[in-house]
Parts: sequence; C-alpha cells; structure tokens
Amino acid sequence: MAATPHGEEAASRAARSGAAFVAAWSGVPDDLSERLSASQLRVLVAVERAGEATASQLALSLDALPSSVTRLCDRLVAAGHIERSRGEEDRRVQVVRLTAAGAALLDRLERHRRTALQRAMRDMSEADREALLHGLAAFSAASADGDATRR
Amino acid sequence: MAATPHGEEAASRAARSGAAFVAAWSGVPDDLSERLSASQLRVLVAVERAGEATASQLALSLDALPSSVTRLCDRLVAAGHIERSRGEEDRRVQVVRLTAAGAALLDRLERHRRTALQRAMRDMSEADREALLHGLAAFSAASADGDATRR
DNA sequence: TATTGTTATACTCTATAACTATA
DNA sequence: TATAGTTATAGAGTATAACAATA
Repeated sequence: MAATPHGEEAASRAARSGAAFVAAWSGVPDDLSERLSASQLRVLVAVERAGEATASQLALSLDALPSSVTRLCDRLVAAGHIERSRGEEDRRVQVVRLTAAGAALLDRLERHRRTALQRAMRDMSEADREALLHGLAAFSAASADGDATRR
Repeated sequence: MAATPHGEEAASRAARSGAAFVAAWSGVPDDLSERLSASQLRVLVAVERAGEATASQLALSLDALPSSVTRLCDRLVAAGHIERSRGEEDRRVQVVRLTAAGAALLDRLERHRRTALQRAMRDMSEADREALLHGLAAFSAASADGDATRR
C-alpha cells in the first residue's frame, strides 16, 4: 500500500469513517431539542465558553448578526436559560451570562454526549480505544497549532 | 493511571478532544453556505445517499415532516439541485433525485471536507495519523454493530 | 376509507435597514 | 458623530391541521 501524494488518501479515509463519530458527538437528547432550537443551543454553548459576553461578542463568535443574537437571547431569557444586565462601565452594552438552569441544561447535553460516545467505545478493544483517543488528541493539537501559525 | 468504571474517562476524553475533528469534518465552504441553507444541504445529502427517494422516505430519514420536506424540495428544485417526477407504479408519490448540478455541489462539499481534514493531518506524525484512522474505523464498526444488535 | 403529497397558517430563524440610547 | 443594541420588516424553516389526488 503506497503512500499517496499529500496525504489525500488519509484525509479521504477520515472523511468516510469519521461520520459515525461526528454523529455520536453531535447528538442532542430529544427532550432538549424539543425545548430549544439548534440556534438557541449554539448561543448557550457560546455563552458558556465565554463566561460573560456582550451581544456583539456573541455575534462575532457565532458568525451571526447582532439583531439575530438579540432575538435568540430574548427567547433564552424568557425560558430562564440566560440573564442580561447593563454594562457598568459602558451602559450601552448588555452583558449576557448563564443562569443555573442554563448551566444545568448544558450539563445534560455534555452527559448525553459522553453516554453516546461510551456506547460505541465499550464495544471497541482497549487498543482501538487507545488509538482513537491518541489520534483525536493529536488532531486537536495539530488544529490548534495550525490556527496559531496562520495568525 | 487506573481505568475508570465503564470507560467514563475514555468517553469524557473523546468528548473533549473530538471537538476539533467534528469542526473540521462539519465545515461547509462559504460560497455553498451562502447559496444553500443547512436544511437544504441535509436534504441534498439524504437524496444522494438514497439515490432516489419519495418525500415521505426523506422525511423519515431526516426526522422531519413531509410538509417541511415539500417546502425544502420546492426550493432545491427551483435552484436546479434536484428534480421531481411522479411515481410510475403509484402515481401519488413524487420521486426525487439529484441533478448533475446537485451532484457537483455535493462533490465540492466532499472535497472541502477532505481538504479541511488534510490541513490538520499533515501536521501530525505518521504514527498519530495511523492511530486516528484506525480508531475512527473501529468506532464506526462498533457503532454499526451496536445499531444492528439493538434492532 | 387509507395514504401520499401539498397547501394554509402560525411561530421561529436570519438578514437588511431604521431607530434609540449612550459615548 | 460613532457605536451597542434593539425594533421593523421580509424571506425561509418547521410544526399542525386541512385538503387534493390516488389507491
């Protein structure tokens, strides 16, 4: 089996066999997807990652427009998942953060993800699990380095 | 480092370090996401996988409603990505299939995915790439077996 | 009478543009 | 006057219910 130019063969194999992993990783529990739209969930995850964020910061990190973020936050506030308050230095901005309910919801999402991954991984050999975890960590590191280099 | 009960630790690591792979795998080229909504793209992928499909079959495989599929197909037909025709046996059904333009579009999506994966993988060692591909293949096989067993 | 697909309606998401409050 | 956020409006996605054509 000869190496193909530029690792095209490896990328092609990753594209094919990666679908199952992506499906397991990306799943959302039914009761959550019934209560929240995918967009609302994306906002929630972005708020969690940022800790605190203004509408324009969220718009940037989500590649969305401030007006869209405002609407999404309106509904997330109404549902009790986030809270908004005026900035203390600059009173134009609205600072958004998770409520306890929002954090609990994201916790359930994370647990669901781990459960879905575990379901497939428990049927793998120890060596295969090891290879997967090692490979994913290396991919993650290479992605981060690439981003940094390209800056 | 002791093994944790039920492989929870392994699943937790996969959840964390898998994010970069999922991001690379799931990316859509800008010019495509400007022309097509994510929902339309999902329909297109489902049609490709099925070869030919009726509206209700698509609704099933997409976990959507026939009425939603009809709307999405309306726009995909208008854009020239799919074509519809009456079933020959059962004249109630509408059979959907890709046009050449639709197939070309999905081809570009696939090439974009391979390129994104290759970008990170070229900075990995040969051993790490090997581990990743091996692990993903094993995960995919375990998922398929699990599905079959649970049937 | 049952089934397939579509159309009617209502609510959400997203984008553009106009507007309000603050700087 | 510039900026942050919101509100107005319009097109698209998705759900329920009513409807047409076919079986």
